[in-house]
Amino acid sequence: MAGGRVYGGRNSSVLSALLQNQKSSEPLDSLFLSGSSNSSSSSFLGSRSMVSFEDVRGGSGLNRSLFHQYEHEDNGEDDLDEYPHQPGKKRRLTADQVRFLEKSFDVENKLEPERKVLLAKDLGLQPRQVAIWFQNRRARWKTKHLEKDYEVLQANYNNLKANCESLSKENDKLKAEVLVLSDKLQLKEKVRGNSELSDTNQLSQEPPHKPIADSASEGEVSKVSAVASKQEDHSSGRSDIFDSDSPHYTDGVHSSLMEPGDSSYVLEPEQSDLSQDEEDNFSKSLLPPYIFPKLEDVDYSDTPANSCNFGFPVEDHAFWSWSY
DNA sequence: TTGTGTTTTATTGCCTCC
DNA sequence: GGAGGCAATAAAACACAA
Repeated sequence: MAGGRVYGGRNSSVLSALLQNQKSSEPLDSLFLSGSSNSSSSSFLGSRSMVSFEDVRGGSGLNRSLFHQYEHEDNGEDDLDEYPHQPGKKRRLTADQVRFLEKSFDVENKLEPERKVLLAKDLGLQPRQVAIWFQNRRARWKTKHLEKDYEVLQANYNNLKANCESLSKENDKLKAEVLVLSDKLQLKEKVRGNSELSDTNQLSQEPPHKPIADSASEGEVSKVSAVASKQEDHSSGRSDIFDSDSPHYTDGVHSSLMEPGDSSYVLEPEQSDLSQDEEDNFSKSLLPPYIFPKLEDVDYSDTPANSCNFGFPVEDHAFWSWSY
């Protein structure tokens, strides 16, 4: 062993006793019998989880020496010296040895020293080989486990993404509805403004509040829609075209009474105590773009297709790293 | 047969625990 | 300080297509 480690130095007296009690005709039974080991470890799961080498061999009647790469007799000599390591030569374990080790691993993936020695003795391997096999097996198990975890996470992610996309579509639909409704509202305001203007020309002392039409005709809606689409040609959501048509256009100075953060901002304009000009300004600033930003106003440059990537680059799904 | 990719066995160095 | 675990890695063994 080039590593300079000393293996098997612990519990040597216990191991000797175990080795002396371990007859070759009793393959590994003592490994799995509850209470058969003086180890207090709870990892020995009792007879129900026992695995015997005979079981693994399937009662095929194969000669036991078949499983001993380094055939040796239980003659009391130093076991470690009986497994000469041949540097530069690696030997694969036989299928039966691997099968048995697998079963043992299923029972308990950690290897107590006693178990290691007994396994090694019964399989005709060096304890060190058994330890290495368990170590590598644990590494493989961990890798597999990580892959499974990753698959689960990816499935969850895809699920969430799909949900988010459908919600995003629904959101777009609702935004379009809001746009149509706001068009209607603006049309109402315009109709009311025109009637007020003519009334003012006729009766200058007329009170400002007038009843407005309950609904706009289809033609009016389409007309307003055309205006609205005109509005969208402007980078600003506030249309000077629309305002300049209004008789109460106030040189582009908009009311600052209502702030976007004000929750009452879009509520109940008809019950407002504002003056007519204030009301007009209110109407002009109704549903400003920062409440319902247009899709083209939203910067998705780093969020392809939609905003459902949860802040992560799409190609960066493998960023998750897990430690166990 | 040979080149190449994958799997398995083994080593090394570092870390933690007792 | 010794024993053992783990990550990283080397290298032999194996699988397989060309």
